[in-house]
Amino acid sequence: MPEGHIIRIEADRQQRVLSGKRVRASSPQGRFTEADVLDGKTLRQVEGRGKLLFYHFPKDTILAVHLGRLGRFRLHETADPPEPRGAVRLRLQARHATLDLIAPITCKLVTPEHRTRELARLGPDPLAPDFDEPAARAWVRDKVARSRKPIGALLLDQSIFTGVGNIFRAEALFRVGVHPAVLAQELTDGQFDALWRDMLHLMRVATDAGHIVGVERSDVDKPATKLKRGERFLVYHRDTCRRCGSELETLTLGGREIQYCPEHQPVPGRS
DNA sequence: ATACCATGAACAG
DNA sequence: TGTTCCTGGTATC
Repeated sequence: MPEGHIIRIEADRQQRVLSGKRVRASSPQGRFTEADVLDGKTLRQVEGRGKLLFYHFPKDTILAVHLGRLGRFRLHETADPPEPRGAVRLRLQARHATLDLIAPITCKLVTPEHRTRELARLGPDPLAPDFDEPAARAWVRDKVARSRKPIGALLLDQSIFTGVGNIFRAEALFRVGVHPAVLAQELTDGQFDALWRDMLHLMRVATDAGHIVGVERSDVDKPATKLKRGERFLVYHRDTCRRCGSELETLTLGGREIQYCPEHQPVPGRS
């Protein structure tokens, strides 16, 4: 489910609804055995960064959550939540809202030092409240210029492009016309500039919309809000190019498949 | 670089 | 019932 926009949306919403509230903590599924440590404590802050979430409780008690590939939340904004449905790893229940966490790859208590180390592994998160765009841009530009990896692989590296996932990667590279196998260090300033700006744009749009939207108004005949999931993308998981009809090609980079258009994204070394 | 693995639910047929 | 799914850690050459 999640790239960085989902984490931003969830962190903000949960912070709004649950922070400052005393919570009952339980693991209806039973696999989070430390729920009792949190039970009865006040949730001070929900912190989201990249694809990580930290839940701060008093006395340096910190819950770390990573949704992984399958994880999701259900937030019931009611005083009378439904019975847990399915494999609810953790339920945090406040007086007027209840949060269910399902299928996270990580859900564990950590020390402040652990949190600090985890955060230190991340680059600047474009969706974080304290994002410093000029500084981040210069820092990432430098990393990209020094990397010998293909840009398609680098875009999934959370220590550089924090919060970017497989859809953002495919859509942004198509939108700026860069072949995913182009070596990062060979990107021109113009290409980096376009990619950087478009990635920020896509991430912000996704955060506002609640899902990633790769198409522009000119690509579709319906309002973006009416698009089904499969209609929102220009290349991700598609067979043909939305703009020229070409057969899309698929490459595995950074351990994941990416579709690209051979017409719009020229092979490196050719033009 | 690449394979394998762990986390469940939603949706199509 | 089968298939897909917006991840990343660990293990292996």
